[in-house]
Amino acid sequence: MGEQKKYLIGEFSERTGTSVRTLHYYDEIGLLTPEKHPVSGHRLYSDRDVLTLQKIVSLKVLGYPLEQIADMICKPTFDVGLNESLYLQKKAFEEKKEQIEAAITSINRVITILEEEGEVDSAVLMSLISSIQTEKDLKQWLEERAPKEVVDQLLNKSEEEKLGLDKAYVQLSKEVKRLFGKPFDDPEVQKLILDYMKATMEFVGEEAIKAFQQMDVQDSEQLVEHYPSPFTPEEEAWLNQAMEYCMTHRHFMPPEDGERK
Amino acid sequence: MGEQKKYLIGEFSERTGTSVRTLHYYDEIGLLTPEKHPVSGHRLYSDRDVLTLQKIVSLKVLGYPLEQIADMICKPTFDVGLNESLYLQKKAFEEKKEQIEAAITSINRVITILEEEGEVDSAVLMSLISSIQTEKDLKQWLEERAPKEVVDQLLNKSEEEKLGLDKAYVQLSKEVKRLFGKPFDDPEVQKLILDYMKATMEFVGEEAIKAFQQMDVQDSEQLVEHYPSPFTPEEEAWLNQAMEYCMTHRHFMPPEDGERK
DNA sequence: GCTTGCACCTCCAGTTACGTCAGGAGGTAG
DNA sequence: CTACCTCCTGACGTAACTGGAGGTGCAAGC
Repeated sequence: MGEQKKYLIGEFSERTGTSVRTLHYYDEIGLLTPEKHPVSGHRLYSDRDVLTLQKIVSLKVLGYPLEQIADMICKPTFDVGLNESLYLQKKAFEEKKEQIEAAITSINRVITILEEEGEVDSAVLMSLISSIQTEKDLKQWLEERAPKEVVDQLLNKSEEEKLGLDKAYVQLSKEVKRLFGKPFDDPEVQKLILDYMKATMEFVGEEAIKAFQQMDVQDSEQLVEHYPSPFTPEEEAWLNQAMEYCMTHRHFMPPEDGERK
Repeated sequence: MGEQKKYLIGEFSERTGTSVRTLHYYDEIGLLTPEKHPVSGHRLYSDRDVLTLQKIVSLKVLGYPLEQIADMICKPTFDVGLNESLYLQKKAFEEKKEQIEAAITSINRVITILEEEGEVDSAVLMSLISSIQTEKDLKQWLEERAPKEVVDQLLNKSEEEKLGLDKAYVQLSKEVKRLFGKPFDDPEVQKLILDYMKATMEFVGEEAIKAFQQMDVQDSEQLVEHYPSPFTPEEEAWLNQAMEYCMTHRHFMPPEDGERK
């Protein structure tokens, strides 16, 4: 009557879906220590061990490390005192989830761009990814120092709009890299600069530009650091000079600060 | 003119937000190997290194391991050939996301239960978590061998319904553990059994019960393994005997298979 | 001239939760 | 008798770092 069914490790492993090695490990760290056959030394798992293992895997999915689990499985009940740590686990999971969602968004946009373009400069693609990743931070940063409607206009774009911007961004960067080093009065360079500024205008919008011009220097320096540039310092210098040239020779609407970092 | 600004590791670390230790590590594994000052041995990072590091972190968020990243950063452009691996990364991320979502659901339900009950037997809580975790598997399993409307009725419950079921489940399990060992003709035990069966009926629904009775034995054995029981084998045996007693003495609607495993 | 502090260096070890051998024991089937 | 199966222990490998010990070079303060 008192004979309870015992399982060898292989059987137990199959019943519970936990690998033999994992069971060895749990025994080793004292998390689940089954009886041992006195002569053969084989581990003998009981039905109680099934329950304990269930506890272990359940607590594992809640995000607890094995060391903490070892403390928890002793107690026969759980009480509200646990909620404090549960909230922490939840917060950690939610952060991870956001990261994963950002990663999926990045991947989707990169896939689309690559399909449309075929081949893209790696630095351009990487700066695109960075901007997607930091979009949330950027939004928060902006909300602290710009009017809400400006932020909304800047960041709440539809999917197609975003795709269009991605494409425009890639195209323009490609042009910059193609024309890099040419003289500023080259008509192609002139066109590039005009396109570049037009795209920036369209993207940013008028109110936003005004808002940025009212920011202090420190803030706008921080702003450009949010957008990692896909250009080498040389390309960047060339681009700035070309813009300056263009503006002085065309009397193109001058932003009060010619420098782009 | 050719003098490019170089950064010491501390400065570089602050500019890029990557820890000094990580930069050491990337140097060690040959991922980002800056110039070194010939006498002091200090690492000297250039502006190009900024771009490289940007690539590294961007590829890292896409889920690539550092070893692969090392191969990728050599190439100046990326092309559609990358999409194949990007789809894989995406799928992996989506799986992780689902796991995390299941974990968050579990945590939420556990928090609610603990708040309402104050204290809950750990085995009961753990089996609840297991059932939440395996809900997706269970659904798939059921869809392969039961009519769709049965599955829907069983699993597509509203949030409140789920909460109510959780509570009922906890309450009944508590009762089982409290009354365990008492004689079967005890009025409390009788009431427990009736409640237990009524709750099961309500939860499962009539059609579902009929559907289950038509299943073959193998399948229904697999089914109970999907729901890990929160009871010890002794409690389980007692409960089964109590149910049998109750049915024979009350002529309560008898399921063709008295055993609950 | 000596000490203190700082930023940097290298080398070694530890982390999590296992996976993957290697070598050996005991029992059974052909 | 050998092959095979399941079990054992023990040791090393993994990814992407983090941490600490112990040492160097340099500038400032006493």
